[in-house]
Amino acid sequence: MPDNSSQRPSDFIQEIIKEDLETNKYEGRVHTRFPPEPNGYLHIGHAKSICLNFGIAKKFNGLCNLRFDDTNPTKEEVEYVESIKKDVRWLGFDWGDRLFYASDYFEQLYQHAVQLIKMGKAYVCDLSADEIREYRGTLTEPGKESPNRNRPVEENLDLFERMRRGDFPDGSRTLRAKIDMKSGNINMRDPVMFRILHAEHHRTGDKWCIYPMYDYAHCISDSIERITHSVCTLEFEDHRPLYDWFLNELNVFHPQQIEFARLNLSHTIMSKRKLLQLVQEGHVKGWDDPRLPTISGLRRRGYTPESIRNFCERIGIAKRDSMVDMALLEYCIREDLNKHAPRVMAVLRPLRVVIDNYHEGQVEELEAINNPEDAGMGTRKVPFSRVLYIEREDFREDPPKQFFRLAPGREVRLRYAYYITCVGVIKDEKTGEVIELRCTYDPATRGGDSPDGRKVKATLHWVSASHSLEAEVRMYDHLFTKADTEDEKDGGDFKAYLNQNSLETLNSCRVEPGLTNAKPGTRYQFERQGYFSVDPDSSNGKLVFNRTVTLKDTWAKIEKAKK
RNA sequence: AGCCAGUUCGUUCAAUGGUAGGACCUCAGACUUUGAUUCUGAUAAUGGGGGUUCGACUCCCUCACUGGCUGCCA
Repeated sequence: MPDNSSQRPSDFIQEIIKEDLETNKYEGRVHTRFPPEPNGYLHIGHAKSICLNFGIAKKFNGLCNLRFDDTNPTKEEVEYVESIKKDVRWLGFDWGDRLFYASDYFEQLYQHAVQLIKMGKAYVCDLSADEIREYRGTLTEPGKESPNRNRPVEENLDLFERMRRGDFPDGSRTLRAKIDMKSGNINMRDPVMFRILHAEHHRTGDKWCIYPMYDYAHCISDSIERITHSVCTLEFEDHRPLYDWFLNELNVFHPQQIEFARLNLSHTIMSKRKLLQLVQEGHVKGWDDPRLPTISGLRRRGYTPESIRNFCERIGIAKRDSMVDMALLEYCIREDLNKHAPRVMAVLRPLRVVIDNYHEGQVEELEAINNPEDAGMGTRKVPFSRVLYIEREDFREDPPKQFFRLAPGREVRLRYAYYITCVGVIKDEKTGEVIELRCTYDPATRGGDSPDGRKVKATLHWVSASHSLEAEVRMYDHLFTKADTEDEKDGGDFKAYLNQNSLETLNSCRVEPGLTNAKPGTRYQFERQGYFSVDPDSSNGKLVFNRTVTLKDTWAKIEKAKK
């Protein structure tokens, strides 16, 4: 686990824990848990919770469990269990031997329910789902009591046992807690504890046909694991009285539930339901599509665990709803990659350049620095020859005032190579498109410095045409055009804000030859372009890169401002 | 309409009765063989109204606004 806990800023949850430690509320123990439901892939919002829970445990010398909240067999799958374990591990956290499942506790949950029935605090209800809804009342009107509410204990016991045995069809009965149908908090209006579901569970198979509800299962699972601080998101605030009710009635170990605001990120979605929809309807290529804020998507995109942890630390923990700007996440990955990613030259949209006064057939190996931020990363050789490629956007036949890259008659530097001057522009006769540049080089500027001290305003990246490798590069942009995708006020659903240009695939990119054996997952900075990582779609002959994030681009900003 | 929570720079997190601060964003400048990085600087906030107090972002009242809650989902 990363040890950056010492300078970690404090938040209201840590304040509560510090106080509990001082008053010895839990014998000095701190024990948290991360309790995902295995019904989807983890996303950056989960990362916030993971960093919080594991981070707290680390900071206070406690423990953090990984517990799958698998009480709904109709939605949960092993595929999700495996992906979640992988993602938590990848993020850098370790649950040791404490991998649990709510389904481990089904028998205890059943026995505690029997106990509540015996106490007269729970009853079997024969109302249908529709009737329960009707009896529940509304936000402003109190509910009505179920006709079965005062069923004798013996009858409840018998019925509940038969529910377990499978005597009744799905939905025909439920076990309910007997609390208060008039409560202003609807969660307290005799909530369902168990429902009948003849469904195959990914772990218990067909052993059970009744399954506990979240509110009932979660507090008891926490109690069984002797969790001290049960941290969850704000929408469970209304459920806390119920969490406390079950534990109080059962008189068992009582963790305290603390709620914090979930993460919202601009230009994306965090809802599992919507994520699933994008995947299933093919708006993205899968759960690990690099445009998605899923952990697997971010991983494929090229994000590092370190950068995500850092991000989670910077956004902080609070109780008010907020929307973090995607720019902060991007800042975090640039910060990390700037220090660690080797630099390399890649031309995304090639423009052919012929150096007229460079000997045909001659090749020089020029030395390039792998990372100016880290001399320890050394240098490499890149081949230079008569025919090169430069970036199309680095040349303008008619340059605007602030454009100081290559133009007819102008001299610029090719990084680590020579000064070159544009002496000719060759166009396609039919389309007028510039297809080749003729340049001359100054042999005295080898390496990129001119002995006479004359300056050039621009340094361009380049590759040697014959030595460079062809590559596919996938350029990603925000998945949504609107920062707040939840804002559906103007009638549209969130998909109306989908960015039609969130993926642009470039097929004839040229990268320097040193990349020939680059392994999937390797991250590079393409100089002057951004950070890119090798996609698993790469095969022997064909490299595929994902653009993780662009470099900050002042020139792009200037151009945009002019429009 | 009922219950619960919340409201501080554009964004986000602090300030726990005593000088409203950090980060991101934005802007300007310096440096630069990446229009990158780095460095320097700037802009910029306590929802409204009462009250308590020598003193209120902080405590109280009230209004407004925002979010959550009427699954046999979690």
